[in-house]
Amino acid sequence: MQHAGLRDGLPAPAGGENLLFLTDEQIRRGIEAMYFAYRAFTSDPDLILDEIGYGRAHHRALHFINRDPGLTVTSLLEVLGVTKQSLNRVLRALIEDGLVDSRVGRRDRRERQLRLTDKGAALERRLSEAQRARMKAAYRNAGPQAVAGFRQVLEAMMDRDTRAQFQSLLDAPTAGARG
Amino acid sequence: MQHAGLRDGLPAPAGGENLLFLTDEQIRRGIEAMYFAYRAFTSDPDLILDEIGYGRAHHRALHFINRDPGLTVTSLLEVLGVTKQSLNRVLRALIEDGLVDSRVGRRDRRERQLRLTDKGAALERRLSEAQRARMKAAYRNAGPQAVAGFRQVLEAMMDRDTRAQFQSLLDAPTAGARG
DNA sequence: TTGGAAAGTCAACAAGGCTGCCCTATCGTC
DNA sequence: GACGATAGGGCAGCCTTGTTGACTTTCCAA
Repeated sequence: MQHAGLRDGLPAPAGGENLLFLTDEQIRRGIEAMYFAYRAFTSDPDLILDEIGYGRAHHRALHFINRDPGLTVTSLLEVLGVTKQSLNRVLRALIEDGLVDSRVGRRDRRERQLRLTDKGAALERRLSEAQRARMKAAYRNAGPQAVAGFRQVLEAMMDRDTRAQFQSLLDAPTAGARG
Repeated sequence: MQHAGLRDGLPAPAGGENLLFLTDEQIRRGIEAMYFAYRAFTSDPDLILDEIGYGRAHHRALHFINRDPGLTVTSLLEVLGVTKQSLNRVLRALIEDGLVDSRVGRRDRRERQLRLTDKGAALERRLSEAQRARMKAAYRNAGPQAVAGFRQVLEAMMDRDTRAQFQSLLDAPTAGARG
């Protein structure tokens, strides 16, 4: 359907701008694409997690701890946007199972600095490789220009605060205030 | 960080192709962007759903029933990719609350054809408007070319079957086998 | 020394996935 | 007309992962 958006009978607006990509129909497709793609996006790691009795929440914790070793529980809470109680359950399992190392902060001994153990890093790698394989295939298939657009739209969709956080992580992946 | 991907010290591959967009670092950012954007994407309708004691599952059912009035329970199950029992709980609530109308199929009386009532359509509109507002803003912000790339990558990320289903819906939104 | 932040714990609850099993109504076919 | 397959509904019980609320312990800093 090359002429999507014409169903409402509106001609292209004056001024030379082609705003057909903003029609309800196009937006609806974007919404559905987002839903279907996200489902696929999580499905590969989910299979692995199922095997070992973990869930997505464990994966997320492993991911962000891996990306930023030594981050505190509070920082992790902020990134994940969940409650302390909810994270705690997951974190406790990971620590008890020897995947995450929680050590008392040097600067502030109330804080816990989180790191992956070798075992945790191995699982994280396994999970993220499954996820990356799909993402990489999609990237390769779509090409660099499409990928740029993909990232642009996703960033524009985030909440202001999240986007700021996300973008700040681009330039300094490991440079938090955590020594 | 314009030079992302150079951290592994690899030069651009020979052959003139610039594959820097396929580095682990770029892929990782795509993964995180997907996570953060999806969270934002669901947050607006979630607020409304919370008010009235519904969840995302109700929203999804309303969305797909609205898009394809008269679809059967089995079709909806296939689109959503959940079990009958899981959907049933949600569907029962929607029918009891007078948002969805379930009538016996004419062609096959075993089937139930699902439609939104006026009340259901009103809620669906309210929910999808909240979601569309964000998506539309992101689209406008990123521009048509970025949106094309966005859709391209999302589609490439889907499972084969889902993508086929998704694409078939483009040309014939209401043309199922359901007379 | 004292207030408050950080971290952790326990309890209870809800949404929404899942499996397993059973039931009815209906359809198509032998 | 009987029988198997299909569509759908319902019940029980499980899990993960989110939530509130209340409480304690630890520890830094004023």
